[in-house]
Amino acid sequence: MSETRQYQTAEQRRDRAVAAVVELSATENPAGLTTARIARRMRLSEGALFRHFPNKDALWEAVAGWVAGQLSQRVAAVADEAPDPLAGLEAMFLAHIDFIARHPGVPRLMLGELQKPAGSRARRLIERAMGEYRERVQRLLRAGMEQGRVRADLDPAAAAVLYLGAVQGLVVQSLVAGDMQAAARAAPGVFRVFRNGIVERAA
Amino acid sequence: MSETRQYQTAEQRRDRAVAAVVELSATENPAGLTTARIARRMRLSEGALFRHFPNKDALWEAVAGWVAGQLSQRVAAVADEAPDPLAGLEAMFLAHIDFIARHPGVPRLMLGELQKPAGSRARRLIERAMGEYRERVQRLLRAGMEQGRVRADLDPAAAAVLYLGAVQGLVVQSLVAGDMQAAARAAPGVFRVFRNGIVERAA
DNA sequence: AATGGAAGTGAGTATTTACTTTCATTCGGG
DNA sequence: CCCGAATGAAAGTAAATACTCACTTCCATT
Repeated sequence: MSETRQYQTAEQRRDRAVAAVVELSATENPAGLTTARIARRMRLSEGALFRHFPNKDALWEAVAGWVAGQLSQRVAAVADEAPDPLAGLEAMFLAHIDFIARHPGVPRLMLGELQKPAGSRARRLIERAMGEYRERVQRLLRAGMEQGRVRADLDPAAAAVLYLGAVQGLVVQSLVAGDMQAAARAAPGVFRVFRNGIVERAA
Repeated sequence: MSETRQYQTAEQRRDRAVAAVVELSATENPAGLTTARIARRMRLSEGALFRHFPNKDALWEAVAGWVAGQLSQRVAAVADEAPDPLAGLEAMFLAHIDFIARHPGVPRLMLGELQKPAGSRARRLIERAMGEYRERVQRLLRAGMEQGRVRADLDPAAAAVLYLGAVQGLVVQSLVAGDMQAAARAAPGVFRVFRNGIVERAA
């Protein structure tokens, strides 16, 4: 009879819990988030939260999975439709920064995960996502070299580290400034300097 | 009579406490360090630790001060004796990575501080150190532009972000790999790509 | 040798926090 | 419409942790 259910399904609740964590992380230290705080944000009791996640680690794992999934999905989408490797790198870069600017809690969450002991499932998800990301950057760099648009003497591994560093540099600087929008504004300029470091100088 | 005192002075204890935190942070999440754990590492009772620091925050402040001091000191030393701006940038870069490779807990501590609320004294120390660091990089970049060795169309602010990002990229990649020595090995190659992005191409 | 202050100990304590338990309410299929 | 399962609230628990306190040990100075 009722148009809208009063109870939400378990999956909806899990999604909302992840969203709550991401939102709270925008203004608070994720490491300090308590289950009570997260539940309150969802307008749910603490006990009900534990009905949808067996324990707190499982919640963190869900959060890490969401972050990793969103990032690779968005990044893959723009990279695939770019006309050439350099344009692909730039599109990925801007998409990444745009995603973070929209969800300022994400970098804090990722940096927080990397502090945890190496074996944790949440951490492994983040590690894998970063690895795939770096692979993708290196593939584009090599493709650019084959097309003669990227310097032939480039070390793709080193350049990929610098590329990820460009993202992280923007993020950390904005974290310090407390303004993630600043990252989005500064991103094109930073990418331009990076690009200068890898392009084949016009003959 | 006694060659060595049995009790240490307050200052010695404070220094050793900071060292203990830095050492422990190399293998454990700094956010999870307890006062009991830190005291045990120093072979001291928890009560005695609190005789030298009024509270835990004061200990973190001392740690942040040590990190900030070490970094600016080492970096300033090598930058000042470099023959030209580009050499100075490279020397700073390598000195920074070398310091971190020697104290693998340092990046975790710094990233952890940046998660804390904006007002904390420890965090302000880190913020100031990073600000001075970026200023120094920008000064060198501008000096290089005046000498014609750095591209005239460079945006020094964007390049400084990329420079810091290069450091952070190396650090985060090594944090993921769990091997800070890797950062030291990869550093020269990464700096080379950065350098390509800023040098004036030979006429 | 006596003394007083600095350094140290070890056993608390109040609070926080992840997780549990108990019971009430709501949902959907037969 | 009824019953079992799913969802929820509220109160509780055991463990962890920052910090305190009463008391002891060391040692430089007089």
